Amino acid sequence: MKIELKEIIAGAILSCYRNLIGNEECRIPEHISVDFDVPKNRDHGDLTTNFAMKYASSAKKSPIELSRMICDCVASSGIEGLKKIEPAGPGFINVFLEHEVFYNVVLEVLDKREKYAVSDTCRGKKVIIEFVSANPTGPLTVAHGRQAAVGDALARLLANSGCEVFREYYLNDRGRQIDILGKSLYSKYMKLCGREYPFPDDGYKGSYIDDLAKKLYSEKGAEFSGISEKTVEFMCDYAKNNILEWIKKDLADFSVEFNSYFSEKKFSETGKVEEAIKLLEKKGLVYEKDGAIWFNSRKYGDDKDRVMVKSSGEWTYITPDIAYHKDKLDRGFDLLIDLWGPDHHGYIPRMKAAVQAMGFNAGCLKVVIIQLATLYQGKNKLSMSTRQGEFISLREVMNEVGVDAARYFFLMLNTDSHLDFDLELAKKRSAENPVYYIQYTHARICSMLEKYNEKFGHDYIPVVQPGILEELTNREEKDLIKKISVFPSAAELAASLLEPHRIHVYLTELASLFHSYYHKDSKKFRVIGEKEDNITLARMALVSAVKIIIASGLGLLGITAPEKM
RNA sequence: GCGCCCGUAGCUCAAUUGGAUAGAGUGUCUGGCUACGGACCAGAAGGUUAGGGGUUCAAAUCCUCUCGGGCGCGCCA
Repeated sequence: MKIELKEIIAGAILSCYRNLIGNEECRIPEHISVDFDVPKNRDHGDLTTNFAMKYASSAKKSPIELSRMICDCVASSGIEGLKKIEPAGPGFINVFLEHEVFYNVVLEVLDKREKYAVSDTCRGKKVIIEFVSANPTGPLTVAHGRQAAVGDALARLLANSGCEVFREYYLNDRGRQIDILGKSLYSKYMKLCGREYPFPDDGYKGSYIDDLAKKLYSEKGAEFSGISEKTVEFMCDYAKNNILEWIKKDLADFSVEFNSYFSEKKFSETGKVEEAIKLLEKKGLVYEKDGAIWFNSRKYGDDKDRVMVKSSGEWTYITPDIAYHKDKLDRGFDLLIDLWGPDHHGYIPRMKAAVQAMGFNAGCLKVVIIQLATLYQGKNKLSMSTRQGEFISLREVMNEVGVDAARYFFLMLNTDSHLDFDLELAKKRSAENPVYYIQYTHARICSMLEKYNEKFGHDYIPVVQPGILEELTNREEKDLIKKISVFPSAAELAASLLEPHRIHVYLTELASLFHSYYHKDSKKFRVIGEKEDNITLARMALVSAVKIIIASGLGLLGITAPEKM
């Protein structure tokens, strides 16, 4: 839809409204706006607004009366491209547009191609999105896979809206879990050397620890079979470095690239964590109690205060993380987006409190909770525990169902819905995964382009002479164009709500309209005609536009648009 | 006990953030290419949107209570 026209009509409605009630002693609400929807029912026009119902009371008129008056007024102002504007139902204002308005959509798509939906609503805003951030204590699981897919898609969507986007992985590479990891490896390794080292009570039991031990032994023999603090440190480094390499490889193969891996260990050595504590101290937001240092997070809405420094002198988990968030803001990012698992949702108020306490707006931090992907094998729920070594790795899922299908599966659902991922089903019926429905559309259109070449001896060139598109007179064609025209706002909405699944919903609708059009009565609707006439050229322009939108939409999700399948 | 999320067709999920007749896929049933890709299409059946109450022109959506499910509530990470 030509945005300009939409705004012109909205402007006309507003000025009519003002004129109508201006003379009377009515209160015009401070913020009034005209919001258009695209109605589901085509009898309700091309655009519709609830404006009259929303502001009827302030105009002291009935919604029906107001809608009628506004329609009369706007109709008389002679807007080019506006065919009809009429009141309907309880007070809707329905807008019908001239056909040429729709043809222009096709021209615009063919002209801008994959940039059709690019907007600048977010121009100049620096956004950092932190996601996956799995501890380097084991391979990535399916839960991480969902986060990786969602985070990457969000980054793409925000970039499409004009934001400057930075992807970061917060690497929890120090602390207790790493220590346990190192000792787990140490124990397994010592066994290979024919010696003993106690396996930690809550050690990591996955077979990958055995693999690492074997690898170490084959590389270094019994070189580290002594028992010392230094050796423990070596084991920690060896294990986490190797595991991090696996993680990076998995992510790369999953088409997820990070701008940086932010090492908590290195960060903790910069003194910035102490600085953050001092900053809060200076503001009088920390206090000492029972030998520990507490953050007065209740002041900013948390339900209890939090310990930052234990009586042992160690930091708690949140302390470096608070400093890390300050660091992100200090690096000049306007918006911090964190993707967390549901087990961390209780953590939101304290981090928001910390952001505010350090002098930033709470709105700077947006936390998206990604509900778990629960794995099923048939009807059996698989318990997932990295430490117990019971998990299905992202790698396995990728290998079984393919990257595109796996990513799409993760992105189809609203992130705050649980995802039931039945492995058997996903493996066995991968060809029925909805992603193929979308990709098939693209492949089919590519095939039509090939057919065109075969028939007329040259490629279809999407340069459209004025007037040719007037051949697109069928209702089905208009519906397709209308759907194409809302792609930019669908992308916009998905970005602003941080909900990539909306792209899936949109693409499914578009693909469905296309397939339906394709299968219509073949004499009337055949795209490639006998001759290279205007109808053929017009329809080729239309399906080319569909192809571009499908590829762009899949691109926003980080999924390929194959030419053949 | 308190907090957050969820509850929509047999199953898995949507629903343009409060809009007009709640939609797809899957499963079941019936049809459709000598033509541009049948990984597709057309049609049927399937609903008291967990339940009660409230707010208004309008509620799956907002408020409230009840029931049911998930997850949190540490000087763990």
